[in-house]
Amino acid sequence: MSGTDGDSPAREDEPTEVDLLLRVARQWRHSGHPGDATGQALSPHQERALLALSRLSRRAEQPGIRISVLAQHLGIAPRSATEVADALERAGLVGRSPDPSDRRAVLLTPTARARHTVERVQERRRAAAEQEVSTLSPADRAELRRILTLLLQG
Amino acid sequence: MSGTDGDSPAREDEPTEVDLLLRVARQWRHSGHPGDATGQALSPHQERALLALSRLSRRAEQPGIRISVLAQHLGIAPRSATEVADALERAGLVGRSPDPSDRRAVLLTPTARARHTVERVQERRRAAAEQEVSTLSPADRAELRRILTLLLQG
DNA sequence: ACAACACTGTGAGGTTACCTCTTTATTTCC
DNA sequence: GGAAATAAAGAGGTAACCTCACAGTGTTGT
Repeated sequence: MSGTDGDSPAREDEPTEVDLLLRVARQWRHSGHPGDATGQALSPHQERALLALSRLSRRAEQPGIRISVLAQHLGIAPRSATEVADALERAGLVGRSPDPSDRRAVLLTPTARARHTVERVQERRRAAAEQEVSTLSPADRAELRRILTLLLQG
Repeated sequence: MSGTDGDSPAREDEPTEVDLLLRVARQWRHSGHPGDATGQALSPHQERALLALSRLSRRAEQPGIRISVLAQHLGIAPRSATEVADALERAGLVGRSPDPSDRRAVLLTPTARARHTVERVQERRRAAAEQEVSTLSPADRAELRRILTLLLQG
């Protein structure tokens, strides 16, 4: 009854790559987020933002990161970056300070406490990610990483 | 301003596969959804549901699909499937009928009009998907598809 | 036969992660 | 010194989920 042959390019019933990827994304969305009982529970989104922030501020020699830059690096609208910055500030993980060179702008800087959180989060996420892709062979993992990177650039 | 890569020391700062995939997912989320001026604009989510529904009802010899089955196939909670079924019913694309063999259950059946919409949507999505992955070589596409499928099963 | 329990869909209400449009403060350009 | 651009935030909205509670059914044990 099946007779499904994956060779033909004109298949009509197969989900597209976009579909597949979106499904995996939903499956992974809450990955590495068991709800830390001892501390504050950052949402995945906030964690991602915090990681990006600390990565950026480590790389740049500037003391802080602008909201707009954060937005750009997260691939979201500036207004949405304001929101996640709010949350992180509320959690005491980033500080806002006016940019001395442009007083319209706000510079976000991870607090000392953030550095600790970052490491913990990073480890947890890395472990979770490890588990998600654990079914893949190392070669497949590398392939996946390579292709995804390619897609992000295109 | 930021050096893309290669200049940093060999520290394991790279984003995980999960991060990469989630970013691509966000990038693709609104793919193939230009807002049809002539007809009703189904959300990507609704489109996916409709496609799943029509695929399921074509495959099964049963006359309709249960809400719970739809939910399972979309990877969402039953309650959420109710919602998307509401939307599709409101759009006149599916009908609800009581399951004769179990009067608690509801069977969803694509309407005649749906079949047309499905084809149109399928084509549009496929074209959009095609464009998203157009930077990939055919081999890479196949790889991506294979790996994603693997991940969905694991 | 019928109570006890399990299951199906849905009402109610909440959350997350976004968005646009507008406003305010500032910089920049002429 | 204004006009236009820009950065962040206020206001308000949406999509796509979720849980919890509940009514109507089915299933089972005694």
